[in-house]
Amino acid sequence: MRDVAALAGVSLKTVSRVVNGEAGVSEALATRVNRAVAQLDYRHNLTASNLRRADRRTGTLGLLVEDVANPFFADIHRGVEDVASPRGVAVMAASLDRDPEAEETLVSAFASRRVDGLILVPTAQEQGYLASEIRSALPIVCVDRTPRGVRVDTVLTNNVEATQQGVQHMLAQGHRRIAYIGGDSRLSTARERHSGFLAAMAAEGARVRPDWVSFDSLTIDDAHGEVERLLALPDRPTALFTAQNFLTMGAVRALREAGLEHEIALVGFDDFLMADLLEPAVTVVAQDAREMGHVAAEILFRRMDEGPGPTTVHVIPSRVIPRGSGEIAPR
Amino acid sequence: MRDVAALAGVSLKTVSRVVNGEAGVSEALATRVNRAVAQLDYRHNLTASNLRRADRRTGTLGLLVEDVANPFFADIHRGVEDVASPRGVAVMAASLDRDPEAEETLVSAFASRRVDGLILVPTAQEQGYLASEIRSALPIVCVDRTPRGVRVDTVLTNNVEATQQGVQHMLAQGHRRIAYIGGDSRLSTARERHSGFLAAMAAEGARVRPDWVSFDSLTIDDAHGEVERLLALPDRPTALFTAQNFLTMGAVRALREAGLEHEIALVGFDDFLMADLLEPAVTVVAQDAREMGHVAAEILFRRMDEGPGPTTVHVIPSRVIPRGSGEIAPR
DNA sequence: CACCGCCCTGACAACGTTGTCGGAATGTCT
DNA sequence: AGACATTCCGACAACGTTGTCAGGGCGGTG
Repeated sequence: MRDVAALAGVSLKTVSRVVNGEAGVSEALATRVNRAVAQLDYRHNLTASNLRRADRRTGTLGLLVEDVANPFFADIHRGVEDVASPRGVAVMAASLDRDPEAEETLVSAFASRRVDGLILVPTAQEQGYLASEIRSALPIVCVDRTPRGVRVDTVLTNNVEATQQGVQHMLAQGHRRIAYIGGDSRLSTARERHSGFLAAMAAEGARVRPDWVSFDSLTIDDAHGEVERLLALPDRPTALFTAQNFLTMGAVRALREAGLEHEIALVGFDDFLMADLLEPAVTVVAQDAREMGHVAAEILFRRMDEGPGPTTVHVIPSRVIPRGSGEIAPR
Repeated sequence: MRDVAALAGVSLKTVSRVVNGEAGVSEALATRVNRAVAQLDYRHNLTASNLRRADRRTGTLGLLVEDVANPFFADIHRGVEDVASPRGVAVMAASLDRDPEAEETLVSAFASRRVDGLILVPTAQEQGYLASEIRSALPIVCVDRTPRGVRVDTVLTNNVEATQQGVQHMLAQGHRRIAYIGGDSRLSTARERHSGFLAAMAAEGARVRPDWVSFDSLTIDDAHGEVERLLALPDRPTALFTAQNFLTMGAVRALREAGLEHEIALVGFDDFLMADLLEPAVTVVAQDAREMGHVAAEILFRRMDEGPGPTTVHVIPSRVIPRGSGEIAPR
């Protein structure tokens, strides 16, 4: 910048004014400065600018999800970007991989980089560590999972109700022998979906068989193994509910291998690409992940602009998409 | 930091030393400083630190892809993160959506934020604008597509050869009437895959029918429409090659709707989730996107550590995965 | 006891930028 | 011609941190 000023024969401050598009610089000087900028490959240093600036905004926000490569979280990411990008805000994204320590470490890393705000999919048991960030006025929004031990704005699906609808969908076909395959039981989503399952079963007076309810399947293979186990039981279920996208995929594979995909009903939580082209097509309870990202980012920007206030919980609607697998009647 | 120094009764510099874990601070002082840090919710400001520091590293890198929600690019993203994260480097990701102006704007935005390096999936016709970044010694690696008008390290699939193998796979079953559905023809990948198609056909003396070769299908729906058109021809192909993940999905849908999924062979470029569970399962030429991200990031870090040098092109192997749809024989 | 060397610590300037304020030049009005 | 407003520009300090260097205290040595 010093070089630019020298070449254009003006002061540092004038270069600053031109670079920032401030008013009050004559046409002639502005073009002279711009020419010097181009000639010297000068690039405005946003980090230094931010240091001195009054509003102290870095134009950057942090996004912490379980895995940026998981389609559900990738959609959330894209939703956040859709809102951030037009405002000139860059998104730093990171994957936590269910590691509670990574969560704290990365929040800290982003805070040190002075992100303007943070969007977090909680994975640790407890988010009390966020208290110090909140005290230092860092706006934070949680998505998908309810944080514990701290009050922040949150964007959620109504997991209880959504699961209830999905299970009810099979109950309505006459199924009573329904198995449930759940994800990481330490997560609020897994617990809520399990409650939804129990509520739906109770509402119809259907018996919940403990050996047909499992937790902590994390991968396609876990769910595949779990469904294999269920299908090998002498007395097996007539329907399955899988509580997460990868689990549904594992169940599809296991049913297919057993040749039972047209015998046993299946409803899964989360939509996924190709679900409609499988045979049978897979009935799902779909969340709108991208919309969740949109809303989370909008809430975050509002907080950044308007400062603290009472925290809100925003519920994004979900819906059952009947495609075939969920409409198989019990024998 | 001033407050911390005051509370601990030391100088600024000593706080700096403790925060950075520098040697040469007595045990007693260090604990006193750390206590003050905790008490005041002090958070080290990496942006200011970076400004003053000698190496001038922000511990941040920029990643520009077509769409962070596209599974192929999401995998690249994850691959980059796998390498960056253990080094304490954060990844800023952004989607270009095939917009050439966005490419230049976002490169500029990241450069202003002083990222330590840039990983780019080129989407503009021409990357000459990178010259000024290269002059200012910003390490850049391109992935997936060959940049034009500039020399930078690049990580690629051998698209010609990979496509050739995929098409050859169908030629080997006796197919001669093969249609080709290509993506955005302005991209190097699309052009190379087309060449691979032509080369494979030529090698077997198969005739290439111009009306069976199309370009610029961008979405699932585009490819779906294109395949519908092909199937409606009085004289239709016996096999299809689709040059990109979404195009394959569109073709699967169209074939299914026409009831021809077991009549017409299909091989697609890019693997995708559930490809193995479709009926028939889809034969693909698979790229290892995550590995591409790994390699790109490793090359970038090497450049950052070792400075400029002759640029390299790294080719990531791909392979044909036969699953059924590609092994359908011509009638 | 004088001297040397080592270990800690702090004062100061600087990184690249912008907020503040004051001053020069020009134009307008009486 | 003088008073005043307006426009444009630059000097200076400051943002939060670290590199440099010098100095104080302390133990060991001749």
